[in-house]
Amino acid sequence: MGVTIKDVAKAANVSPSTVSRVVKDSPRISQETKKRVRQAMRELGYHPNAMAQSLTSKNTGNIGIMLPRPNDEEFNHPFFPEALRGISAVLRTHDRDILFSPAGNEVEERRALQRMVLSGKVDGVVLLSSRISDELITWLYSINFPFVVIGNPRPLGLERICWVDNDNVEIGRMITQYLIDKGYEDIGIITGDLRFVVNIDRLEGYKQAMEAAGKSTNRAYMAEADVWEDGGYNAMLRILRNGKPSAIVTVDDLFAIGAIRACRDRGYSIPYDIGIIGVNNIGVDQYLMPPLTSVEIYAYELGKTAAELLLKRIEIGPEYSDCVIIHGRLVERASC
Amino acid sequence: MGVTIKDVAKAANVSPSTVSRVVKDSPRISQETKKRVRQAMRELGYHPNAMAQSLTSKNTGNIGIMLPRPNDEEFNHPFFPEALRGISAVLRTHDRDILFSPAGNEVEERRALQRMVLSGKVDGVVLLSSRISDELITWLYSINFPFVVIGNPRPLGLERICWVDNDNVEIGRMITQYLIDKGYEDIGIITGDLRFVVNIDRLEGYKQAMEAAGKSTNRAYMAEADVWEDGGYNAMLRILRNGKPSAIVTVDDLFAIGAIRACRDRGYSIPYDIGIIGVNNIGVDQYLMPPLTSVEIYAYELGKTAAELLLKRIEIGPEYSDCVIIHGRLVERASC
DNA sequence: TAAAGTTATGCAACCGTTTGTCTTAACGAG
DNA sequence: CTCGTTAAGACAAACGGTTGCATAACTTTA
Repeated sequence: MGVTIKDVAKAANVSPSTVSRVVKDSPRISQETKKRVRQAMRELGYHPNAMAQSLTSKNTGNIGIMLPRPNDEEFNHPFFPEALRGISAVLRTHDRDILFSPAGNEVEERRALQRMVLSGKVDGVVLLSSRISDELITWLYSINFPFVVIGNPRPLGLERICWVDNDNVEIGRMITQYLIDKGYEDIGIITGDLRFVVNIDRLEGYKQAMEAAGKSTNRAYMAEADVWEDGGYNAMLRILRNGKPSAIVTVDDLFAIGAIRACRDRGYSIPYDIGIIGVNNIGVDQYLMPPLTSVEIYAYELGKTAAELLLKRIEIGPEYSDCVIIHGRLVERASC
Repeated sequence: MGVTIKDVAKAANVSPSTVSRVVKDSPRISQETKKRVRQAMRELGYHPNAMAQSLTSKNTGNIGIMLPRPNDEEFNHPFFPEALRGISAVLRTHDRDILFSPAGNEVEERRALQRMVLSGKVDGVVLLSSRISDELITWLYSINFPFVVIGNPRPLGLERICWVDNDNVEIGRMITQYLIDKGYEDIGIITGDLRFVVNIDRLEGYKQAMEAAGKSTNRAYMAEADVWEDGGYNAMLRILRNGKPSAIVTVDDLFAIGAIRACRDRGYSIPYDIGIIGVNNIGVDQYLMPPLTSVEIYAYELGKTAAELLLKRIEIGPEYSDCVIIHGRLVERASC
């Protein structure tokens, strides 16, 4: 398929190295020559071979993205595309592409990341959502490879990691407090998989708010949900078998949506019998009945910031690291 | 960062070519030697450099994905991740990665695709959703590059294109007919951007069904919506300014969700005053009030099939082409 | 027992760029 | 007029693999 740098060189009557330097607009080449070479490039339809470039220059222009969960689950959550959108927005202005290695489970995922990194297909990696004591993080850290985490890498004792996250403890506290302020008495919670820091944190915030209000948390009203709507539905059902809380904090709108349906199936009306609050402020929230009160977490910003940190880390080197916290904003609607 | 093929060769006391052949498990190498070389690879932690491999072997292991719209819009539609999931599922079993070039508008998009392809970063491309007379398609076709379209490349007179799509005319007909059978009289339609074949087709199906039922289509009850919920909301409002249809076909659930809210804001109740039907059967449909009647379009299958076609096209060559139609299935719920 | 195959491996050229170093011509200064 | 600079390019050695061909050691076969 190809017109190469040599063809251009021949056509412009210069050496390949000159063409290469023209491509990178090196000051060592005179304006005249540049003009001539560019002309030749245009006429021949020359496009540098990215692989050859990467081979010598040692960078690929690719950023890897990992979704540390069985991908299938994450894909279907609106958070993912929204964060990706933020990442894209930044990468776009830096002419970088996104590389994404499909994996079906944790071990494939680990292998995929290793292949990506060790075979030199990417210059850096963004990890979406961190597990507790995430081994991917420790590995990348140990080989000193540029990466950034969307999510909090706690409790890893690793300084100098780049990450960006919401203050999820604060968010948990905020929504619980909101319910308390509204006068709800028995407040339960539906969390997600507690191996993920985000869920741990939001649960922690819930506990803190409850404690601060002098309320005891009731294990009967706490449930860990499986993925998304159905998970929320089932979790709510389990709670309702134990009694009737007056309100439920859910760590995710998708859980909330399922929970609302469970309540309704059991004959409870929202928000009158049971109040429900979610987190993430996904697109459909305002179209639900009742519209779901939630927390805007700025997934787009999260992605955007992550990309920015990563680019900086790549450019500056291992001595650079930074983390940023993005605060959530309560979006009041009618579900509690 | 690296241990190279030469290091392994030295350690195993063979030539680099032998190591290369061991990596590809060539039958020309004896079992003993293979064992020895593999041992050395393991001890040194060898990983072949993907860029160098691509440079000589002429293939990258990457499949490019293009979202032919301003990305931001497409990203936020549940169709995208679902199709991507199908694509991933196939690619995963073939050790291929997904490359994805962020673009903000049509010209960036075109440039991004060209760069991907001409610089040799991908072995093939999947185009999500086709425009009418899509120039990306004609270009890829003209340079004989492997690609597959999710969507119908009509009316391009190009034989030998690989594509996969729903039968969107049939879907349009089906949902309209369903409304007619339910006894609805004045049926309107909300379509999306009519530069996209999918919208053209669904509209066409609507018209066919109306005509077959001896109903005349009423332009006052037809509107072209901007993106998603808000688009559907505004389109519905426009229609309601012209009168009150008894039911509305929408070409997308997200439009339907917006339309429902618009009806409600104007004091109409669904499905009693106005019936609404959507297409895509997105996750939240069943959680809406009322649950939305829709059409399952099997986005996952669409993605999966597309990936399979593309892989075949890459393997077999330009003489291969195929297309597959995936039929939708009506999912009855309570919105009409 | 010599010619003809096999089998297992090495050699070296090549893939398309990049980049440090060398060359050459022109120029200004002393 | 000579010499040191500088500017603009050419040369060639990488980068890390792949692969067609040559080779050497062993079989077979007649």
